[in-house]
Amino acid sequence: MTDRPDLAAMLQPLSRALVDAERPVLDEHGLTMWAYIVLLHLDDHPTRTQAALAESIRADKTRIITVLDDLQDRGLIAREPDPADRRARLLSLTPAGRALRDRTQAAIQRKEERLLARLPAHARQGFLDALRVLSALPRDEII
Amino acid sequence: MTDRPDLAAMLQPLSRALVDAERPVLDEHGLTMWAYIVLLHLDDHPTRTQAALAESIRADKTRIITVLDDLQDRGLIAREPDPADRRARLLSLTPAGRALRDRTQAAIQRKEERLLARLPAHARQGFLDALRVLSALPRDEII
DNA sequence: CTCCTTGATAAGCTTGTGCATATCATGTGC
DNA sequence: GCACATGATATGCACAAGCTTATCAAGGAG
Repeated sequence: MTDRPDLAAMLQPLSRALVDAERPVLDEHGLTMWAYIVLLHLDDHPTRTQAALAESIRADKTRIITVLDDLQDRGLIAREPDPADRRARLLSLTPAGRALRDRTQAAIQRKEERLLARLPAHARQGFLDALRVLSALPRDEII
Repeated sequence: MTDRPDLAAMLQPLSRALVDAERPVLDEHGLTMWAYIVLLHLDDHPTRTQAALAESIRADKTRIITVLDDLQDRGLIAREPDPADRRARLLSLTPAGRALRDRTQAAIQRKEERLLARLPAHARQGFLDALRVLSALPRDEII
């Protein structure tokens, strides 16, 4: 084994610092972290039930409800009963939601690019490739 | 800007999953996450005051006290008044503390290696290089 | 139709943690 | 010597998050 610090010991402080750095951006756009995560996720993955959404973003299914209430009140998401199963609520981004998501993500990624710029090219590329691979792993395959 | 998910959106779940995966290992070794972080940090960075330790591991300086109490009771760290300033407590690992740290870290890194093995070589190297660079940045330079 | 399950929601409990305050011992500047 | 700052410690507040239970609506199996 090569001599290196623990992965988690490097990843955890880094992601904490990153989240801290992004909080002001989210504030400017009127989003909480959970709200932003919901917008991001709904854009990529159509989600049929709120419980499934909660599970896939690792949120508590009861706590996510007020977040969804708020997003819906502000016209950023739509939450309609599934005609096929009226217990479930079909979740989707509204155009306003998608626009806000895009603006917010652009601002966040602009900041992130400044961080990536500090990396040598090979590390930058490898870092992004590694993150993509590892992020795509199902949760129970992380070690 | 290349099209990619947010860094934080990839890093955060990954580091959360990693921490989850490591918790059983820590349990086996009788350490909490905070206790392990303290052991790791004391090994690398001699620390003169508890407040400085708390700051550098981003722990609350009042909350860290019970962690230190416990580590001291178990003979894993020494906490002696600084002869030059008897308000301060010089913190250091005992041999037992270092041994436990080493055993625990070896177990953790064995698991982490299995995760890294899933990455193509260039990504693995770039990932580790990037993490080293980014971890070395002072906190206020993270974006 | 009846029983059981599932989805959304509300409410409460508990834990972790960030933050503020207070106290006591010790140092330092004047 | 005295006022003030600093370090360790205890305590209490507030809030976020995970977990549990209960309720209601709706669906499915027998």
